[in-house]
Amino acid sequence: MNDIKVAIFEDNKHLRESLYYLVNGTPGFICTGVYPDCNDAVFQITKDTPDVILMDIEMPGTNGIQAVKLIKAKFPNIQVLMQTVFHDEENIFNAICAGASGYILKSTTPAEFIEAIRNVYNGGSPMTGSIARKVLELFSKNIQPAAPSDYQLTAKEKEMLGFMVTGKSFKMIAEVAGISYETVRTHMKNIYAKLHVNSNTEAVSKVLKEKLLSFLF
Amino acid sequence: MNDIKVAIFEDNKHLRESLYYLVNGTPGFICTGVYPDCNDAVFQITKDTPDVILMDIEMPGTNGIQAVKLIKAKFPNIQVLMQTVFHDEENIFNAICAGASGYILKSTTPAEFIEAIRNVYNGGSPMTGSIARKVLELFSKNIQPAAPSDYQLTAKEKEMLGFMVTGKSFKMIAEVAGISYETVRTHMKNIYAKLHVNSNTEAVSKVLKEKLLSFLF
DNA sequence: ACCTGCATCCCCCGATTGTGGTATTTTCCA
DNA sequence: TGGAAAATACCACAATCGGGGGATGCAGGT
Repeated sequence: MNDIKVAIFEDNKHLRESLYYLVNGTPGFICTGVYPDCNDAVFQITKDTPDVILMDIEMPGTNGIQAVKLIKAKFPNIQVLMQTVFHDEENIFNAICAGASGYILKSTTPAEFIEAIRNVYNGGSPMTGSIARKVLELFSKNIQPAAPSDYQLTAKEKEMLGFMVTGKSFKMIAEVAGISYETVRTHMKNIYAKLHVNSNTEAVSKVLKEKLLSFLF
Repeated sequence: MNDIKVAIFEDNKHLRESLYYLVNGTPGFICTGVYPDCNDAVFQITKDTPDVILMDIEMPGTNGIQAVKLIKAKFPNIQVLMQTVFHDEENIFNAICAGASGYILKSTTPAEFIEAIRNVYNGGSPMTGSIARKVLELFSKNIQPAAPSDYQLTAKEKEMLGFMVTGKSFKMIAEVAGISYETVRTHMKNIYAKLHVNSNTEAVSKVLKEKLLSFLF
């Protein structure tokens, strides 16, 4: 079996060199190149012909995500492992769309790091549980767009929610609905129980994501 | 911090007992119940009130996937970790659609096992790289062009909004984002100004209606 | 007549949010 | 290298929300 060839794109000098020594110091792996930016990524990859690319998501010049797009367009068989900081959801999403295969945190231990490279080389998509959760949530929404979920909301409760998603406070709802503030609160309490939520934002979010109020669309 | 309460559904007697002793023998974990089938799962869960459920996918009687559907419908906050012997794609996808949060193999080591329970309890979705890859592939097929309108929100502000639409309080956001409560409040103030809103529900509503956060869709 | 679900209203109290400030450090770009 | 933008953090005070009660009236069905 040949060594797994790895190219590294990472702007932080210290981390870049650490990774270089880690990869080259591990039997079965060889680092074909380390680069502080990906302005010439395609050229360098043509030269290096790596199997796996380690790509920092945030870099000066061409950013990691743009680079992944270019790379995957030209070398669809190269596996790209993104390195990211915690909870950068938007970037993770964009990286997925760009064609990256794995996502690891910069805080990953050396052993896990090597294992992630091996995993992505073998066709897996290593990622942390927290990132996987985000992906699953997106996934299940796209798969079942029209959830037949019904929460047994009464007409009045739906009316309350309708006002809620316009950003009205309980007090404002009471005025426009012509009922007392306390009644609005009672309705909201019942709604929260039925929707299994415990805040106004969560309720609004659920209503919009699951399209619980047909009249809103 | 309280112990993580775990319920186990597993038809294999030997494995079931091994898991029981593993969970109960680990500090910070307590097994509230072990069951050889899930014919009365909802009743048992009502009684046990576990935080995490370990569910074998293949079982006599009600199978694991049907059980997950019932459980998640009634207890959406309980995290379900599926177990199986094989990388059975079909079952994995069905389980995910049913609402399971993580997916592990029975060949998992005890240490990884405990770690997976902890991970799923903390809101992650532990899974192997190969499973993650399948999910990503399906996901990348359903991508849509991102929305154009933008309010000059910074990355951090988008991150805050992302947490906001999940219903998190400022305090919770501060924890998961690793910044102080007051900083979260400062970000929110800036967000409100940029979006021209003046409440959390209005902000969430605007984000969802105008699809301001691409990673949410 | 009784029960159940729904809508209505009220109280209390602690937690959270909205709004107005100020201020330091980090990052990035001209 | 200086300045702008962003991220960080804190204070104070009023307003609102969340969760826990309890209570009344009204309609519909048994």
